[in-house]
Amino acid sequence: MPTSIWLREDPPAQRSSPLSRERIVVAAVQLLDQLGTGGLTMRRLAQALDVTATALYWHVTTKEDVLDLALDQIFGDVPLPAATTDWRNDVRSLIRNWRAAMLRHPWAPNLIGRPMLGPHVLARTEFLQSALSRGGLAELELAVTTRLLANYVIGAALTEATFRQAGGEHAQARRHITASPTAYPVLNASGHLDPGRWTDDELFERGLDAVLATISTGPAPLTTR
Amino acid sequence: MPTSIWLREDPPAQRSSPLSRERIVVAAVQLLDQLGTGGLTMRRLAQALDVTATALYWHVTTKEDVLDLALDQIFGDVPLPAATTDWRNDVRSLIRNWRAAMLRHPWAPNLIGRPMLGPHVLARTEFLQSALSRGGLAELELAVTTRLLANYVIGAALTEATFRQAGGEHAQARRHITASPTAYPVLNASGHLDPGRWTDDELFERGLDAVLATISTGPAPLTTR
DNA sequence: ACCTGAACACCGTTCAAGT
DNA sequence: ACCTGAACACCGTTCAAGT
Repeated sequence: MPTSIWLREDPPAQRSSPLSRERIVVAAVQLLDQLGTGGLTMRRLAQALDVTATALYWHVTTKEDVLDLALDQIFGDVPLPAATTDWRNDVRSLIRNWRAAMLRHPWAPNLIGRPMLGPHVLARTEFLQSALSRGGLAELELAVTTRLLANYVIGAALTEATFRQAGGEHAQARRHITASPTAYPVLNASGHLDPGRWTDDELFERGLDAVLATISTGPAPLTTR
Repeated sequence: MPTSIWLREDPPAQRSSPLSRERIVVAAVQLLDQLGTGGLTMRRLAQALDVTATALYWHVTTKEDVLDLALDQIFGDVPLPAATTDWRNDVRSLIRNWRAAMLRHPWAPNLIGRPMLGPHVLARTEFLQSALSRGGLAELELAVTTRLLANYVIGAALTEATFRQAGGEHAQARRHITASPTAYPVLNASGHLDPGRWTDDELFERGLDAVLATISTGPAPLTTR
């Protein structure tokens, strides 16, 4: 009995489109969203693209390369706000949606051990410095404020994403605190790590307010120490 | 010829001391310092302790466990500053040596995808909130300022450690900027990423000044938005 | 109680070979 | 130019077995 009849020649596998750097990055982000940092594997990435793992290395030099690209990518997905005449508000919008972009991909802050120097990130920095210089900042003041704001968002996104991923560890630490009132008097009084007390959004916005209030308009220098 | 004579029974291998959680953590930090995040392997860690890789699992449940312990450990190595009557200066000292602790172990910021809730970190937070409350902060204000400062150090340490590790990528991004004066007019004018312009220490200290200046002493609320 | 040895199911990456 | 297959040198972790 010739079995060849039953061997349906499946339509030539329809390798949907040719492999490309861009398709790889998109698939990588998708995989990271689903499985987290530990879930991204060259083999799994290849599988998602219907290709051998080794094929990826034609388009990409290394796995680190993929991670760099994925990290920059998520900032490309969130458009820059439109610049207005209110520079202070421009700064606020940018910083807000910067944080939002990272929290939408909770693996992103974890990856920020890698230099954030991709074009999308640079475009954001350009926007930020442009708004700040419209606010009258220049030279050292400009550099300091840029770093302050950038470090604040990065730190905030990292902290918040971490807390969201960590399951019971949060609550466990809280119990550790309440169990040792002598070691942590102030933390107990202030309700540190008490989840119901304040929201992340609230704390972030108020902190941003404080930083923005810092910025002296006009020629006055930063407070000297 | 009896060879047994020549088989010097080497002194019983002197497994220097019994294996323990603590010894594991110390060895882990050492390995991380030498080889970076990617260099820490359960097998290598075991080898450094003169033990089989599988032996580690008696004292530790998982590799993640080791990483958590190592991260908290480095904050135990840097003592808390002595509290003085100048609360503002106490805050400054704490934040400064917090950053220093992380920069001394450049792999640390990379690991801060893990929740920083170890006892050493909590002790630092207690110190911080204590100083701030002596400065008159409470409730929301206290929570906001705590987060603001913590996120700032974390972001700063992460950014700086990253830049130090990244070899040519820094310079490469700088060239990308200078090559596109139309896309990055402000970044070019401000000399962004120009290494010689300002030092990390300088930028960090001035940013800290700005944040500290934010803190209203007395009953006055934070600037409302 | 503490450690070893062998084994399992993975990794990232290289390289010759195919088309 | 682009992709496959086989192979190399690793991983983290489990589990029975030794002492």
